[in-house]
Amino acid sequence: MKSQVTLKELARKLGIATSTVSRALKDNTEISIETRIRVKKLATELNYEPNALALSLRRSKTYTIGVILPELVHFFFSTVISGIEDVTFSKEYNVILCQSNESLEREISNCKALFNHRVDGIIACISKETTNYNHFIALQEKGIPLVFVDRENPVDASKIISGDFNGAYDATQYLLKSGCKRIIHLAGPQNLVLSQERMNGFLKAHQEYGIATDENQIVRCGGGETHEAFEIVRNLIEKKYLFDGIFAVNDMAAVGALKAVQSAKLRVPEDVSIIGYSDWALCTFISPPLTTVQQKGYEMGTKAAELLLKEMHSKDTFIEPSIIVLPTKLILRESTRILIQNDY
Amino acid sequence: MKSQVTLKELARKLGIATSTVSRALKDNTEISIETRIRVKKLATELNYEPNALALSLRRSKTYTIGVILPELVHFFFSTVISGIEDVTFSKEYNVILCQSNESLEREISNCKALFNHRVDGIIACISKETTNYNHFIALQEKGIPLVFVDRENPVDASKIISGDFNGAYDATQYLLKSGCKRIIHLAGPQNLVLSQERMNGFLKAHQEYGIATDENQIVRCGGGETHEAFEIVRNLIEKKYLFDGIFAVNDMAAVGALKAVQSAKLRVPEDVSIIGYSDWALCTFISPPLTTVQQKGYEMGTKAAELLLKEMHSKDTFIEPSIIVLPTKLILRESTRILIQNDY
DNA sequence: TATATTTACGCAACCGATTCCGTTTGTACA
DNA sequence: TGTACAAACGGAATCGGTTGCGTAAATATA
Repeated sequence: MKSQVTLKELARKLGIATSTVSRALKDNTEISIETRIRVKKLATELNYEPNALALSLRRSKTYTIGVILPELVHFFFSTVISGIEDVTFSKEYNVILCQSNESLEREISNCKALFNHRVDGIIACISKETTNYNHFIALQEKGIPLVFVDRENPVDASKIISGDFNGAYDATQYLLKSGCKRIIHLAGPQNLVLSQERMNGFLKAHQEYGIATDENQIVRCGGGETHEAFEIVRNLIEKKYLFDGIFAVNDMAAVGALKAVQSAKLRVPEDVSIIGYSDWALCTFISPPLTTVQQKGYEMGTKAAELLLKEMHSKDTFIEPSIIVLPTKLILRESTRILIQNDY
Repeated sequence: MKSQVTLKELARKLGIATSTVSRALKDNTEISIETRIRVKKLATELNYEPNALALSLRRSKTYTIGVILPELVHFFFSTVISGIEDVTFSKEYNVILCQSNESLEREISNCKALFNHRVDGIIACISKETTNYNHFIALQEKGIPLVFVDRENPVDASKIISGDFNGAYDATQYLLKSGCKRIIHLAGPQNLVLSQERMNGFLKAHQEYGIATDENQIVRCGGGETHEAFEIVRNLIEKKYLFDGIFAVNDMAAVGALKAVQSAKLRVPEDVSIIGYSDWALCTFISPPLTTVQQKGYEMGTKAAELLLKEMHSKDTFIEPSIIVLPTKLILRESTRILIQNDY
């Protein structure tokens, strides 16, 4: 690193005090116009840029927020971070981004690093491994505003969650309304709240429709990967277990199910309707295009950032946590039958 | 923010000097064992964590690197950042991540913010808009090590680039070897070097094979989106413009081409072979699965981070920039005919 | 002309750590 | 008993800024 251009440097070159330089640069009227001009001229000449570290230390405020997400390679999370960035950028905040890689150990390490950097606030989504929340509670105790996104958890903090229950409810309701008599739910890992919520929405829709369900309609689908769903659905078909609709916990599983159904010479959606969850890009590339539940990752990011900034700027020491449930949207494509929409 | 636990705080509580506390925490032998134990005990009790800002200011080193990428929502870039993070995390470096959103203005702003935070080094991929490089040159002049990834540019700095030329060459060669007589290239925006390189690789393969090409084989495909490619290829077919192979500038365009070919009742790969570029997830979801050129984003990230760290730790003031070209890999799937592989 | 007020700037403390140089106290040696 | 030396710790400068307060010189007012 070459010698930095500092206030002291400017002051020395001009033969005045650093405090004068500092004030001159901010157009303080206590400094004469001539001096201000001289200072600014030299500052631009030498390309002076204030040291953000020194500023942060002095102000005890970094204008930086920390973000901890499981994995950026997932489209959903990358839209969340885009939302966060767009809000913070416009407010002149910086973002330090950490990936936990779904590892609790790394998540704890991330929390520590962000605290050590004295970020003004943190937005986090817990990893799949996280069952202990002490590292987040420790942050709160140190007075750092905290907002969670997407995955629910028991920490008493503000949260922006996606309406998994409602999304699943809507999807299932659509299947029922469009004539499905027996729907299979490919369920996700039960330690994730979102899996439970989507299952509950599935059950609730049946209940409200007065249609009984039995446990055979809920099929655990491991991690919800394509190949897992493929095997499971092919198995069901081979065993002559009948169904005319599938609601999958995510799009990957839905694609696996779709392939299994097609490989058994059944038609989609004529014989079996299929709905996924998340609206990943792949939905429009497969044939037929997949009906799915859209989660608004970008909105989740913007809302989380706005909420965090609000809490950071609040004068109150105690803030009542807010829980915001973002609505989902059913995206109708060709893997489901058309429903004449009157009340939908 | 509640009152922070600082060295001064510890010193006050113990009735000793801050310098003693500082030394005790690092097991300096000039401090008596008893004092060291007392200090450490209180530090863990109060959950003391050193202020990274103060440390950075003191040391003139932040243990932080800055990363500027166009858009994280693209799978490729999200793998790049994963590679960077995995390397830096293991070396106890932090990452400040910025998205330029393909905007030059935002890229300039990002550079400034990263400099103001006095990051120890920067990894960047230029935006599509970038034609002026002064903001990067300014960073270099301030002595900040800089490594570029993916997109080529004229700045005299280290770069990790993907072998677009070779990737395109390999893909085209495969098409020719597997019997294609007339191949169309769906070309990308010509202001991007990668588009030019992929086109040049396409041409070079023909040349080495002794097969003449004419300008009608190169079809500009706008931004390389699916719908653009679809329209273009459908148009070619309607005009009875014959071809039996397509090499697309990216997977999106390849998918559009594939759909157009299929909608014209032509078979893939029997009538037309198709190869894309990037190996996005969608390649395996479409039917038939798409042969494509794999770019190693993760490796690009790790290599860039390793190179940057090496340059950061170098004692020399001047470092000869290194240009690393990462090999690509042709991933054979079912959108191309099978080639008996003897020399390939 | 003496006093009050304004103008324009400098001094020094502060943010939270590190580290170079003392200084005090105790012990060893002659 | 006087000197040398080590052990154990404190003081103060430093990193690069901001800011409250003090003050000299210039101007205004009585």
